[in-house]
Amino acid sequence: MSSGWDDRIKSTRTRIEAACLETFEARGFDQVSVEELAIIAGVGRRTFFRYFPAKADAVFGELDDQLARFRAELADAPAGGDPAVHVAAALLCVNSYRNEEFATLARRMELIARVPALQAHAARRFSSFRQVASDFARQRAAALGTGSALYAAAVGTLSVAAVEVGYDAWVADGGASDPRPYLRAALDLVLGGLVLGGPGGVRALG
Amino acid sequence: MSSGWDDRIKSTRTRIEAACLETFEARGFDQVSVEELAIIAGVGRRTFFRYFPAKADAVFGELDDQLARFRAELADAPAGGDPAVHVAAALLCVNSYRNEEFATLARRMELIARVPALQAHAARRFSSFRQVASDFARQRAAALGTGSALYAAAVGTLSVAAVEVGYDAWVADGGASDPRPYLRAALDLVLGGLVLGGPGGVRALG
DNA sequence: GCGACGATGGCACGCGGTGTCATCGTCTGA
DNA sequence: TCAGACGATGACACCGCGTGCCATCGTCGC
Repeated sequence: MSSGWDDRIKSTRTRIEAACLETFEARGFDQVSVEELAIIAGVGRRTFFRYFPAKADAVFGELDDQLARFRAELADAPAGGDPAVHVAAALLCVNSYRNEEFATLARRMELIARVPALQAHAARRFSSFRQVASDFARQRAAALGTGSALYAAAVGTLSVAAVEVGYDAWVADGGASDPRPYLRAALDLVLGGLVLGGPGGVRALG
Repeated sequence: MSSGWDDRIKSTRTRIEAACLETFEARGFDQVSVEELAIIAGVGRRTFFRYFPAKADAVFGELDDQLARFRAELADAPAGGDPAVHVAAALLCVNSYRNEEFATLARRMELIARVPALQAHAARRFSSFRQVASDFARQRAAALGTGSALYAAAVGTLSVAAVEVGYDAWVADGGASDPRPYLRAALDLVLGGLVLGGPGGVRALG
């Protein structure tokens, strides 16, 4: 511990994250082993897994904080109004970042969008959001005397999916600006319906 | 090869699938190793991976056939009309099963819905459907002079997500009847919008 | 009867993820 | 100042998934 102490001002976790982001971009997620990542980050292999339960988790940020904020945001939503709209608003709120964070966020999201293994992992990581949103929608819809199990599940799954769509579009556009307009556009699409030219009718099929 | 020959009237692939379904339901996906599954199915471990590239793939049926049918269905879609509606119709068509298949399909879908590892795998397996649907939507929307990259991506991602929602609801209801009404309900939701009481307005947010 | 060929399975390897234990620096109380 | 507690670390061993390689065997055509 003689030299290298000042390097550790950046905590171990941050160092691992940075090493992963860098190396994944340069050589591809599947082409780098955890052993190598650990060496690059100056850490033992075992320590890597202490900070991130899976290799893929090093790319996803602090989702636990986000989930807590999401719950809180939904709990604070006014009693009236459409459940799906509340969920969309909460998702937008949770996905607020400072300008300095845009660049890193874009790198994360681009990796997630491009690497199949990370997309698969995203399904796991985002499932809690789906669950929370679905529970919220079920309760609120029941209070309004409407809704069904399918409706509640749809609100959770489709809203979260819309966020992913929004981020993909944001990344494809360079990911330099605030991503929220993209998320909002995707959420508006899921709230208002995919049918072109505005709400053409729920009976669009057949 | 003395005895056991008649058992092999069911092809190796089918035998492995059956063994997996059975054992996963009984003991849980993560609790059974491929080695054990191979023994149960009466094949070598190596043979298992020759038939299914991953342990999780034994639960998903013949998706390649479905994907081909999906492409064909979209190609045959009439020139006019809403792209998302065409996609929804094609998805419904591709998910047509005979009555005798309902039971097995329900068992598969229940496993997929309940096991996180299988949900994650579903994201990989269904990504080709997303891609095909998005490409279709992009081209058709461009031909209509409308649409955007985000719109096309949304059509693919959200439509496929709606199918998953529909299957979840179907499974939750027992999975005894035709699943298509559930898929149709979920697809109608994504086509017409999540906002309760019908299309209330695309500007629902804020 | 003899190669060709496809299906099979054994073997070894790399890698992801986990449990266990030893080590080391720091912090605290005597 | 020293002893012990505690958290962070890392070394090691282990299991399971997935893959490449090669030997084997049954079948088919010649």
